[in-house]
Order: sequence, then structure tokens, then C-alpha cells
Amino acid sequence: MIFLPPGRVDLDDSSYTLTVRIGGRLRKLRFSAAGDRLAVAADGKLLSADAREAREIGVRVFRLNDDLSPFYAAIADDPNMAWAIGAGRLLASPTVFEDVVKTICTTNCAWSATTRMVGALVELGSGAFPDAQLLAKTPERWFADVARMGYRGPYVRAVARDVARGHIDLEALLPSRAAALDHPEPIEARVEETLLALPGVGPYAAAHIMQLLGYHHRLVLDSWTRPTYVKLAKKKRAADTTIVRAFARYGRYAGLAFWLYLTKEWMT
DNA sequence: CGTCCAGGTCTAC
DNA sequence: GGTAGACCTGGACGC
Repeated sequence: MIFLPPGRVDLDDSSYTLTVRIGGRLRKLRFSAAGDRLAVAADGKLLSADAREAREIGVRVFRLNDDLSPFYAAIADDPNMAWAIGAGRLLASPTVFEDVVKTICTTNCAWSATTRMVGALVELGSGAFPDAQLLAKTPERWFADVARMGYRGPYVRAVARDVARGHIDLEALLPSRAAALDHPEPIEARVEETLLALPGVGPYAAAHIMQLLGYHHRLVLDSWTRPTYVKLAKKKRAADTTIVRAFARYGRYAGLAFWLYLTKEWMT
């Protein structure tokens, strides 16, 4: 059992299942809300070390370490955003690496292509998203011929190789760990710089990954969010700089406010 | 069948 | 620092 933080954790169909690899074994985890706690159940018995890992996955996926109370306080008197109090805990993947790879798979292609590529990756991982080691040792031909990832294949493989070799530590970009980095001051800027240095990660992808990491300043601007904003704001058109300015009042939560503004109708 | 473009990025000016 | 062109793929569209 995991204590839930203030705010909501909405589970479709009251539970959420996730297949992951723990201790080298494929495990199916089932998360369900139980009062003020999140329950985790696994298929089969979990050793204590495995149970701890399952717990950590739950904390990461449901963003239970994120404290959005400053954001909620900021929108309390905002007629446009007050509805979002308790929301904004965007579902993440078990690892930052997985979110980075998936995000690269959303760039410059239709959503159907993204799901196809990610589906192929999960199949490679026998039902769980493959870790960096597995992707690094998978031949380039697989990325091109099976996953049909096109020019993204070499990008993803290069990221996987650098992570597998220990050249970069994407998991260290999480706020809970980034605070311990050498230069704690502009953490968010350093994280963004690190992400932008990854092949296949540009302004859109970096902003998207940072939202999932818990850095909410940047706006995710892409071919879906732009027209959606124009429509909801009843504008004829809006330049990126104009959109950024419109959400600047939300400070370090500008990106989250933008995303919630766009997806309000997703909430029932 | 050719062109366009979808939840962009990279390189070369 | 800002801006064209190329880039894998495949579904949608016009002819």
C-alpha cells in the first residue's frame, strides 16, 4: 500500500495494470485506489526487494512525489483554471528512459505510427517496455525493418547505447535526484539542456518529457496543441510567443496550465 | 499514382 | 539567432 498525496489519482475502470520487468522477471502489476491509498497487486508472489521496486514504479508512474500545491494555490482564484485543482498529475512511464524513447516516437508522425512503434518495442521486450541494455544490443535492422521507425531508429538506439554504457543517466533528471546534482541552482535549465542534447529531442520533445518529469515551465507546442489552443481560445491564430505570453502568469507551472487548459474536456 | 502531412529535428547556411 | 530542406513512414486526399 502506498499513501496518496493530496489531489486526485483518477484510474480508468478503477484500476491500472502495467507489465514490467522486475528482477529479470516479467511481472504484471495492478494498481487500484483504496481510499486514501494506492494498492499494488502483482501476479505471483513478490520478494521484498521486488515489492519495493513495484512500489517505486507506482510512485513514479502516478507521480506521487510531485507536490502541486503551489500550482493549486496559484489557480484557486482563477475562474479559468480553478477547476484544475487536484488535477495535473500526468501519468508517467516507469523509467525516464521509456518516456524519452516514447516521446521521440511521437515526433513528426501520426499518432497511429507512434502506437505502432511503441507496440513493436513492447513486443521486443516480451510484453514489457525494453530497457536500454536490450535496445542497445538490438540490431539497427530491427528498428528499420520490424519497428519501422525510420530515421528515429538510430536516434533511439544511440540514446539506448549511451544510457546502457553509463554515459548518461536519464533517471538522475528526476527532481528528487536532480537536486543532488553538481549545480543545484538552475536545475530546470540544466535538465532541459541535457534533454536537448539527446539525438531526436528538440524543443517539443524536451518540453513534453519535462512535463512528465515534473518540471512544468515549458509549453508543449506541437501540431495538436497549437490548433487546439486557437480553437478553445476562440482566436483566429496565435503565434507561439503569444501563447507563451498568455500563460506566463502561471510562472513555473505555465506548461501545466497550458496542458490542462487544452485537455479540460478530457475530464468528466 | 503523386502530394501532403502528422503530437519535429537536424544540418547548413 | 533565425530560417530553408531533407528526412522514414504510412494514411488521407486530389487527380
